[in-house]
Amino acid sequence: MRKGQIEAAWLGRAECRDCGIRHLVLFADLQEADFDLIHLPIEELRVETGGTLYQEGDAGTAAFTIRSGLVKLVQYLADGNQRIVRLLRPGSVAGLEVLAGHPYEHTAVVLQEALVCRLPREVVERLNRETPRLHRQLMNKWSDSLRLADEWLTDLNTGTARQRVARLFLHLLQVSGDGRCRLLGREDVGAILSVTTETASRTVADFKRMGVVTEVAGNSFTVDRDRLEDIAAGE
Amino acid sequence: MRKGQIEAAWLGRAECRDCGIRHLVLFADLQEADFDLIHLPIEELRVETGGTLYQEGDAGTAAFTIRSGLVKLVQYLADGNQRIVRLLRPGSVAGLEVLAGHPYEHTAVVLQEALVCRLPREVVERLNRETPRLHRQLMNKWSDSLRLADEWLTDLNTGTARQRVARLFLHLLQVSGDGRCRLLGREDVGAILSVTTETASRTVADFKRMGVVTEVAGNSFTVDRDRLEDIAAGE
DNA sequence: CGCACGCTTGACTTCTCTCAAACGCAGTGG
DNA sequence: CCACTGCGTTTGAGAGAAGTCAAGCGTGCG
Repeated sequence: MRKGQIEAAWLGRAECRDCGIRHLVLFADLQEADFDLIHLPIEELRVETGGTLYQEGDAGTAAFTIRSGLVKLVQYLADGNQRIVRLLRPGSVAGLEVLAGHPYEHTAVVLQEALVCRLPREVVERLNRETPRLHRQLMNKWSDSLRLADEWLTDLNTGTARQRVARLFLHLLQVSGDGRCRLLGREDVGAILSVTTETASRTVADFKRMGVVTEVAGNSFTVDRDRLEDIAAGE
Repeated sequence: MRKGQIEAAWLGRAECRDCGIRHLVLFADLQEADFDLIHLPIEELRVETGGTLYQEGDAGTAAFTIRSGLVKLVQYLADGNQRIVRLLRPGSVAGLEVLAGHPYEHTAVVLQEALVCRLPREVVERLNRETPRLHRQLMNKWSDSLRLADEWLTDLNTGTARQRVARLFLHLLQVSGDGRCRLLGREDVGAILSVTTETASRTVADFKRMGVVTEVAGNSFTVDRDRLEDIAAGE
């Protein structure tokens, strides 16, 4: 019952004009008058860990801006396994493909409780049609996604399992700059790195024993960045 | 001397109005009047196998439409190895990132002699600013690239080397529908699938011995699609 | 003719997967 | 309060896959 259910709490209608993180979201460049073009409500939602924003294959009616938390985009393989294709952090947009008229290409699952804004497709389309100021930002979001996808491939899918796990830690570190980072369930780690859950677990356990990472709380780590970088590069 | 050199022949100024494959390129929806907005020449080039369109890190001045042939986008890893991130076929656009104001994120190398159109950044930017008919197509190209990137990850980077090679054959088959396909150098195959050159070679050689694929000419194959699909799914 | 380069093959090592079991923690119910 | 249970993590042992290093082929080109 917990899996696949949408566990979203409606927080109210978003006031984009006053958005605290507007500088890094899709609407960054909009000007006062542009907001009058928004004729459908943009809702703000809180989604718990384990909740989903949308399912692969659904006809898309909205994209989502991630305001906080962490969201995984997964695709399911023929053999039933999942593959995590990208992690979305605050500022990213999930479901861009609906703006190109396609159904959702992934299932978006929340890994760390998230605040998101639901952007109805029509709103974005209208803005895109009527104000050029959205173009650049929209292009930036596409470009960001693509760069992330390529990075994912070159960083997290090459080298030994050891190197990949080390690089994943370094990636997660970027999120919360302060030398601490929250890791994911071992199954997710495996689905990101194309290794089995066991290999993921063994490797993380090894890092803990070596003192390269230290678990300060459940799945929360402080890391030895230098040593991780050595391992990431191949010792 | 052969590597890294741009081996391009200038074929003349492209006449986009009369383009034979316009229905599948960026300018698909443009109307008569829109072409007057093109104030810089769009050149058509022929690039030989081994030639490059651009190098990773270069400040981008143009994107390229692939009219024929096959182009690989590669990124070089810290250890000097290359990683092939995408293959571009006719209709794809290389170097979209320059339209978002970024330097090239890959090196674009021609694998099979290609005809390309060079689209100066300013031309695309002006069109994008002044005619909404480009928006949709531009978004489609971004969307295509991203879908391709995700597919790459899930199809060609999961499962055993055997499965990956089989899936690569099936991918290449889509290109030239008629049951025949041209394979790539073994090193490239390896760089696509994240396996070593030797493993790529062994596996292809195996397929040949099993009769799953038949080499009809240098690196040109006819394939047994059904059996390949079985292998791709894991026997 | 011989050299270079890419493909193939072999033998050996190392890594990762597989299958299985044990562990630890949190929530449930007696 | 404590035993029970479910779930994710950890660990082990053995099989199998891929990497490594090295050598041999074959073809095209100078």
